[in-house]
Amino acid sequence: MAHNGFATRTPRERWIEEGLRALAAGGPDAVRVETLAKQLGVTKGGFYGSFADRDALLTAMLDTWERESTDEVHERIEREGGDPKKKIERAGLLTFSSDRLLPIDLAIRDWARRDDEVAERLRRVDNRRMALLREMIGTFCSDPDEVEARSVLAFCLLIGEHFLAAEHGDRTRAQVLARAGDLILSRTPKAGRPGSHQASR
Amino acid sequence: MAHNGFATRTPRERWIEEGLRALAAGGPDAVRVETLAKQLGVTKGGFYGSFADRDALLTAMLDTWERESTDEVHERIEREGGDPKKKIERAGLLTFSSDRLLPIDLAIRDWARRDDEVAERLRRVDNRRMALLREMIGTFCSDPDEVEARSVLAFCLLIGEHFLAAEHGDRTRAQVLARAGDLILSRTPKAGRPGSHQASR
DNA sequence: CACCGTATATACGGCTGCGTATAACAGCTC
DNA sequence: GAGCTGTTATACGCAGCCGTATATACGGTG
Repeated sequence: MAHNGFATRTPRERWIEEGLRALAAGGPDAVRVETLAKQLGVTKGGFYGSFADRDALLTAMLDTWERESTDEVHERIEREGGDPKKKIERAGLLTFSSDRLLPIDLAIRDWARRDDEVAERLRRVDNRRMALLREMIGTFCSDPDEVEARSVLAFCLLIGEHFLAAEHGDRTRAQVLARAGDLILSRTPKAGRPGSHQASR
Repeated sequence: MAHNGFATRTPRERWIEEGLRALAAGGPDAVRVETLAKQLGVTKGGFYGSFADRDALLTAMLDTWERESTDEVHERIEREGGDPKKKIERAGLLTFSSDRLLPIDLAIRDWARRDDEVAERLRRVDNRRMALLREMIGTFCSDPDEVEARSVLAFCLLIGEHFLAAEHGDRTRAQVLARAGDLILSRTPKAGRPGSHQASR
């Protein structure tokens, strides 16, 4: 169909990339077509050749993020082996310590609280991550309820840490996190004693 | 002093209240003078009688939030007694389950990642909350490092839960949270076995 | 009820941002 | 290098929002 020897000067991916950068730095409201154009050293002229409108860019950004956050990370985790604890740490490192993906992830989490479509995407991504955590933790913990609880604790620690402003006196944040990780990811002699966790009904 | 028998039709507090509502619903970018005016059924005319500019409103909003989030909650916690675990639960309920304060808190946490002044305020609030957690957890756990770790875990659980979109199969989120709370807030037979938590130095 | 002072409505200028229309431009083909 | 084709620059209209200036409505007071 029609020989085409053209190269878009600023292809779709560039806009998406710059859009994600803006999202990470300032949230969805900071993703402005004209601002991105300025960042890229062009005008918005070509933008509407690649995208119907601003909303189409946001959707494409989410597509890119969703793909990168699931398949790629999963693939790398499985490719390189290691014991369960190492795998969890690596999964955490890949998604939650990546200078690139982490701030995007955090921005999307806040965004998801206000946008159902974003929430739906985050749900898919988080479910895959939770599955990974359950699998890992299941290797040293047999009670499924406790596996779930520990998985949520681990996940919340990885996420919540970045929304936590508190200080820790002499200790560094990293030290406290390491200790907290030990508490969650180590087999305890006996499971936490039965408490009020059995919500009635 | 001039005799003054006037009542501002839309006093400062109304703007702040409506501003906090907008912040909770759409983040700082959603706090627009003209939008708030429309919500209040007035025009922005009177706004600049109470505030120098939009930024002054944002500052006043943060002042209100900071006061409500610390003193008032603290006061209520101490007034009504209870055992440590109950106190923690009550603290969590007051700040993290309040339909009013919770969404504001979450919005401010995201905001703090991009604004140093906001981060500074959040740091003050979080430090007070952490002090509360340490105190409570210290009543049943003697190792200070572990107290810190458990406190951070509890805090991250309370916060991170709201940024987590994952599902839990048959279980409800509340059930999983209850179990996770038990793990953190129950004395374990032996402390988590020594792991790699002793970051050097 | 006229008068005063204040709070608010209204009108304005300036800026930013979206989306469209049109014109200039670059690469490829012949 | 003329012609084609798709990309980008430029210019435009429109809307939202900030902050200011001016006019109006309103509650007390004498």
